[in-house]
Formats: sequence, C-alpha cells, structure tokens
Amino acid sequence: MTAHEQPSPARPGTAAAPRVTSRDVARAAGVSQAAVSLVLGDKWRGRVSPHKAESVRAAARELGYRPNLAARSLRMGRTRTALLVVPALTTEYFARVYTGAARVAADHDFGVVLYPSPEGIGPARDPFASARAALDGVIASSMAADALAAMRGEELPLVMLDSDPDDPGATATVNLDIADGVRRLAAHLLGLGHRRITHLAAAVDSWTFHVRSAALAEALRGVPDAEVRTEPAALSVDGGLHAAHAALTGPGPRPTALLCDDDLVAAGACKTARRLGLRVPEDLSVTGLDDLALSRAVEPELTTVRLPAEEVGAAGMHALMAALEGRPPAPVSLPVELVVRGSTAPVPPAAQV
Amino acid sequence: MTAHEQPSPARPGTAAAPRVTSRDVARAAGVSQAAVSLVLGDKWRGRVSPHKAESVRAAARELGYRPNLAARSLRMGRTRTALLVVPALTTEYFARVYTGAARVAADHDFGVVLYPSPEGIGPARDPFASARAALDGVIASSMAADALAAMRGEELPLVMLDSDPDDPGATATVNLDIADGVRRLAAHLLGLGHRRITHLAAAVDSWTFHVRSAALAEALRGVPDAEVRTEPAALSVDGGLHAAHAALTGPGPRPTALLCDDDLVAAGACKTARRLGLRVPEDLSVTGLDDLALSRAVEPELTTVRLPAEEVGAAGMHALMAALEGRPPAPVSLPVELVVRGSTAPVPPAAQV
DNA sequence: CGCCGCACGTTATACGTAACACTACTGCCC
DNA sequence: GGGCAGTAGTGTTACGTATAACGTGCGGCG
Repeated sequence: MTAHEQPSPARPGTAAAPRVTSRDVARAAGVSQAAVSLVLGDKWRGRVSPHKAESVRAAARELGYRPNLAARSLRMGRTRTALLVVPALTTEYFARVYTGAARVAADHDFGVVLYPSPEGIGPARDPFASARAALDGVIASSMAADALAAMRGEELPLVMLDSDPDDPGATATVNLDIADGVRRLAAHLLGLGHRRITHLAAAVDSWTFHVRSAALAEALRGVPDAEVRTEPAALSVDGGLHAAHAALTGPGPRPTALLCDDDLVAAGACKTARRLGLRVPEDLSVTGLDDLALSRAVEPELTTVRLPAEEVGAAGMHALMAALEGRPPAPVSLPVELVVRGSTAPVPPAAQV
Repeated sequence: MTAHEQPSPARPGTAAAPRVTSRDVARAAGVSQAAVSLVLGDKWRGRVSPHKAESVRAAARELGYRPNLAARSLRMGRTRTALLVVPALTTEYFARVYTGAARVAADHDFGVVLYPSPEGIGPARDPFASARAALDGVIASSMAADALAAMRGEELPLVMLDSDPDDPGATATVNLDIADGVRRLAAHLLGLGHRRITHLAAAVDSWTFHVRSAALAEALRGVPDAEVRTEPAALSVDGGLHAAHAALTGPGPRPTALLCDDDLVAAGACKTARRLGLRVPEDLSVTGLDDLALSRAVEPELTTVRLPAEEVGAAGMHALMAALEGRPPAPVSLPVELVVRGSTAPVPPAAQV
C-alpha cells in the first residue's frame, strides 16, 4: 500500500499545461533555439562549446523539457512509428508478437501502433487513419487478409509475417519453419506407431496453414500404410471440440492420432475424446501447435511445437529497420521446437489392425 | 488462395513517395488551401458553395489525399491519441481490455498506443517518450504500478482501471465489482457445504487483489465454523501449482475448497490436486476468476467469475473522452457474473468433520 | 600580409495544417 | 442611399522542430 504524500488539491483535468518548448530551454540557457536542438540531438560536436552544451542540458532537465513529437515528425518527414497489423489481439500468440516487436522498436527509438483487423474492432476502417501518426512502415500478419488489401497500394515498406516468402508485394518476410515443426510432429507420431492420423486443420485461408497441410502430406508420402484425413476446425476450443467429434465419430476406422493446427483446437479435441470415453493419450494421441500457456494447463499437458512468437515480432521489426535504413532485408525463417509432453503415446495394441 | 493480379515490378522500398498535401488538392480543385481545410473538416456550411465543396472532395478522392496527422497534431495541440498502460500484454485479460478501448477510441476518431510496463519490454523507459505522439490522456491499470509513478506528475487526464475509487490522483476510475464476484463465489462454496477454504491470493500489491481478500473475509464473517487461510501465489499456472501444493500438504486439516484469484492459478491448482491423488471436484473444489478461454479448456471446466474485460477498456475510454470534453466523468463499477461449471461440488461426506 | 579553415554560434526557413482576419459582392430594409 | 447581415471566398499566420545558410573571430601557413 503506497502512501499518498502529495496533497493534490484538484484532480488533474483538461487544463492544458503550457508546454515547455525548445525556445524556453534556449532562453533559460542563454543560447539560441538552434543550439538547443543541436545539443539535445547530439549533433553539437565542434558546433557548441562543451560548457554551453552542458548548461543547455541542465536547463532542459530543470524545465522538464520534452520535445514535441508532432513537430519533430512534421519537420523530419519521419514519424518513427510502425504499424503492426494482427488479425485479433485476444490471442496469446499475437500479444507475444507485439511484445517482441515493441522491444526492438524501443531500441531504435520507434513506437508501435496496433491495428487489429476488423473482426476485432468493428467495421473495416482505414488502417492508416487508425494510426494517429503517419507511418514509416508496416508489419502485417498474413492472417489479417482483409486489412492487408489496403496496404498493398501504399508506398510503405511492408514486412509480412507467417507469409509466403515469394510474395512480391512484401519488402521482407519473416517466417517460422512451421513445415519443419509439422514434419517433426508427424515423425513423432509415426515413431509411436500411429498410421491413421486426422489433421484438424484451421479453417483459415492463410499461407501458414496451407504450409501445415503440405508438410504433413509430404511427411507421410513415404509411408505406405499411412492414412491421413482432414477435418476443418475453427481456431478455438469449441472449434476443436466440434471438429474432433466429427473426426472420431465419422465413418471408417477411427484415427489413433489427431494433429491439430493450434493448441486451442487440441484442447477442445481432448475434451471431446474424454466425452466419448477415450483416454488421452492411451486411446488417442493429440498434438497441438503454438505452446500457449494453456498447453501446460490442461491434463494431460499437450505435446506441441513451440513457436517463438516474440522472436517473430522482433525479427519483423529488425527487417523493417533494415529496410528503412536502406539495407536489403533478407527473408528470415525461424526454427521451431518440438515439445513432447503427455498427450501422445504409442498406438494402443488393439488399434494395430 | 488469392491471385496475384498486379504485376508489381519492384518491391516497395524506402522510396519516399511525395505525399499529396492539401495544397495539391486545392490546386486541383481550383480553390485555396484554406477552402480545402474547411471542406474536409466539414466546417464549410455557409462558407463554401456546395458546388465547389463537391469538387474539393472529388479532387481529394482523385489524388488519394490523406491529411498529415503530424501537422494536424502540431497545429491543433491535440493528438487524438490515448496511452493505455498495462502490466503485461501477454495476458488475455489485457488484450481484451485493449480491444474494448480501441473500439471506443475509434468511434471518437482516437488512436490508442500501448505501454506495456517494464517487465514486458525491458528497462523502465519514459512512457511518454515511448508514445510517439504527445498524448491527450492516459488510461492505466493499477497493476502497472511502476510505470504509474511517472504519470502522477503529468497534467494529463488519468483514468485508472481496477483501482481504488478514492485515489485522488485519478481523473476517473473504472472498476469491476470484484467484491461482489468474490462474495458470490464464497456464497456458492458455502452453499455446497464448504467451510475450510484456502484463498490462493495473487502475490501482487494492487488494489484489485486487496479487494478480493477483503470481500472473502467479509463473506465468511457471519459463518462461525468457517476456517479460511491464505496462500500467496504467483499469477501463472506454475504459481497455482506451487501454492496449491503448499495449501494441500501443509499442517492442519486439508481445505475442501481453493478459491483462486485467477484462472491460471486455478488451472495450476487442479493439476496439483490431481497429482496428489485428489479428484476435482469430488474431493476438492476449485474456483477461478477471469473466465479466460483456458477456463473452458481444462477438465473439469472451471467455476469462475466472468470479468467483462472489453467493457472495462470501453468504459475507461468513455471516461477519458468525457474528461477531454469537459464533462465530469463518473466513477464506473461494472457488474460481474458468476459462472458455475464443473470444478465445484458439494463437500465430500468424509470431510464433514 | 592575406586568406583559408576551424571552432562556435545565430538567423532564417520549411514541414502541412487549421483558423483568424479580412475582402468583395449581393440583397434588402429603413 | 446608406448600412447591415449573410454568403463566398482568400491571404496569412502560428504550431515546435531540425537544419541549411550564414557570420565571426582567431591561429596558422604560404
């Protein structure tokens, strides 16, 4: 419990405090406004004497000077602001992407503004109007397809996340090696003896999900007795719940493993399995993808693939900074990590037909 | 799969497009720049003829004119930007608060910039520098205590979330009626016969958590045989895991119910219970708080209190708008909802000593 | 001696917008 | 006919910053 030391007679209101400008600092330090700008911009070497420079800094500190960023942006033509376009922020994955991006941005003295695409925030608005300042660049997840269309025509650097590296509209791309993750999940399941695998595939038209299907197909190509099916699933616990029900009660032999495009889906699938009287992992193996906090909260803990979300955001921002500085950004592909936990087990003997 | 209709010969790069200004529009429409400003600012009634107004709008559309927000902010002294200070964004709760705030802000043509306090983004920076533009107001969660200190001195409207309504430093406060939620959880548990209840209390020094403890104490005051203990817990699955272990293996009779300050903690507690051979809810009842997606993913689903996070963000932004328009904002307290699911059950007969 | 850098500054300008102050014309009533 | 209100505009300025352009002494060098 903190003490309230200040009496604070009136609550802070709308009263616009007369902002202290660089001219005020100049007056206080006895120099010109230009000198203040030079000193505080650290461009004073050989232009202002060390003594005066110090007194400028002292005056600025004294008065609590804070440069007006609107004026600076106007003058410079640069806003030091990037837009991050995400499909919806209520997911842990994108919250982590934001965190990584914001960290790197702060190192470059940049800010990050979010544009959660329409489903999160209402009818489609102009993403550039929603950002309050003009923007220096855009980082966008491929999953925010609708908002993306508006970006295409702009003359801004556009870094695409989780997106086709050959996309000609992107200045740079940052990808997770999802294909490798899925291959390793598939190998893990095959190694446990699973052959009848149903893919609970995200019902989202985005590159990163297409890759998952392709990688799974590729991984099972050389296995003659493998029998893979696909069931579309909405990206939520309920989505997994329904998709798993369809997969487990449909015609034909029951799959012994469910490979889910997302941890949420996997959690839902586990619930359905239990309701149908199937034990996970003894009767049915389930794998997730993302390694959300949730994957360790459910019982059993999910075998999944850890996606380094913060690194995705960080790499995206690095790529954007490179583009802004004229360095050609290289496409990035980040490694993922297979995390084996309790939701997968050898195929039950009874199912080995 | 979308077709790539545009040939797009060169990738968009750093090439700064010569932005089209209001003067360009004026030239194209054959009027003065001032007229353009009037028309596009919708202040032209009786000052510009309807005919010319229309041709200005046409020219703006034609040229793809987008006003320079930096210039506008500089001129107006207002940035139409609010800062949202949150303790960490990787949590679903604050992602939802942001979404609600951003929705309301958009209605007022405002933007929202996030300041995740230091633990999320590195060493403590100046929150106002991190926001790229000057700010018109601040909305802050009481949980971001460290960042908050910096706000106190500023002359900006400050809306506090989940915070003491009597805080003299706040322009307005928005609260959830957490006390009511906890009272209802307590009543629910008492109704099921529970008397030995351990409170897994968040180890965070914030008003919203103090309220929980106080409300629980109050609810049990009139119950003579009630026996409540408290165990501090970090706000995570692991935190709940450890705290529950301490609570269930400590000296004295084992509690029959755990009241947890957060769904994550509750999920962890359930795991510990299961590891100790206790069934939830038959042998032990567990309640959460938040109603995260996670609370429906675990087995059994958590009895919890639904916190309307988006409404908190929305109400916070409404209060800020009111303050900026000179209307005195009233303190807000939002109702919460008890959600009874599978993690609570009548106290087992054996435990009824 | 004259003139070139060099260190140390200042003056002036432009960024794009909003809005104040002003002009000019047209009815129209007293 | 003079003033007055209303309509339809334009010219100009200021917001606060960064920087190009412009002095001004002064020591040194040809």
